[in-house]
Amino acid sequence: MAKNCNFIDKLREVGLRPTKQRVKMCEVLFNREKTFHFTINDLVKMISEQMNQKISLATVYNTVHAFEKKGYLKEISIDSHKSYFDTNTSIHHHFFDEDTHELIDCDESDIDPVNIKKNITGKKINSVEVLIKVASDNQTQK
Amino acid sequence: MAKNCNFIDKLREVGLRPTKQRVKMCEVLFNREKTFHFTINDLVKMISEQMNQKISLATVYNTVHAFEKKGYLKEISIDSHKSYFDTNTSIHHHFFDEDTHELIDCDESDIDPVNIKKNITGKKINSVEVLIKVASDNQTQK
DNA sequence: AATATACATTATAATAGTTCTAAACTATTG
DNA sequence: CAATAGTTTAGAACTATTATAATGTATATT
Repeated sequence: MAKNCNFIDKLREVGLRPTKQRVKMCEVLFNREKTFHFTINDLVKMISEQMNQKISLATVYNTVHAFEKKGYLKEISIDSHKSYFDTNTSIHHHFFDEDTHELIDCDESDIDPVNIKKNITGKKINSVEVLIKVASDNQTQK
Repeated sequence: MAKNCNFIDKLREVGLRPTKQRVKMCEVLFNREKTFHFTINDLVKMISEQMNQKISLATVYNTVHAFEKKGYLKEISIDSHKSYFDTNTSIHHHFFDEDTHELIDCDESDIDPVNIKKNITGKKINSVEVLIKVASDNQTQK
């Protein structure tokens, strides 16, 4: 599979050893059309289904964090109860569906650029991200 | 103390029994000039310092959640490792200082209104909030 | 290709934050 | 002032995450 070689090279490029587990995780995470959001638990399930061997929970945590540090993944804090990760590592906005707890990327064209007029003195702005909470039209909000 | 009577009435208004603990928490949380942000742990410490009696951790959790449900407090998800709460319950934006992990309210005048051009079909927008991550000017970002 | 070394993976233990439980307590109602 | 419905409490339980220490594996060196 040519794609695996790609992942091996990509891992090497950022200084991560291409172990079986890491390559498998790359396949699961990046070998797809669209970026997506997941929790560690989601990921463990997905990997277990796709691999014949089981993978250790600790490995998934370690590897996700390794990927995050190297810019392959981005952590999203929406819900304080669990960590979401995003394979879209660019600065971008989200819709959060309060009915389904689903996180949806916002197209750049869906929102006008945000204009910050005044910043904290002595600080540099690293990111500006918008979270739009939505819910069913007929339902009362939480 | 006249202010306590206020809190007793306010608790009653929303259907919460004005117990000793709840009134004390109101004093700690709302008897101040400016709104502020806290974690449950912060709050337990503050209450323990101000009361001669100790308060149960479970009570603080219960009461914070009761207050949240009644619109006295608002939960803020910035850091997936702990829950922050805000005594400013309006929809508003935040600066998050990545150096100190401090959460700072953004004045309405500091930011232009955010314009959402396209929403998820069949959903209603409940809130639009901006998070501006800042860090020391000279420091590299995480 | 065999070997040494540094890094990874694993199962499990430990920790931190939060929620649950059930008994004791207290504010409210009649 | 007794009944009752809701509250507080300590501690157990639970969940997500991180640490540990032994085993395994990728890589560089021979």
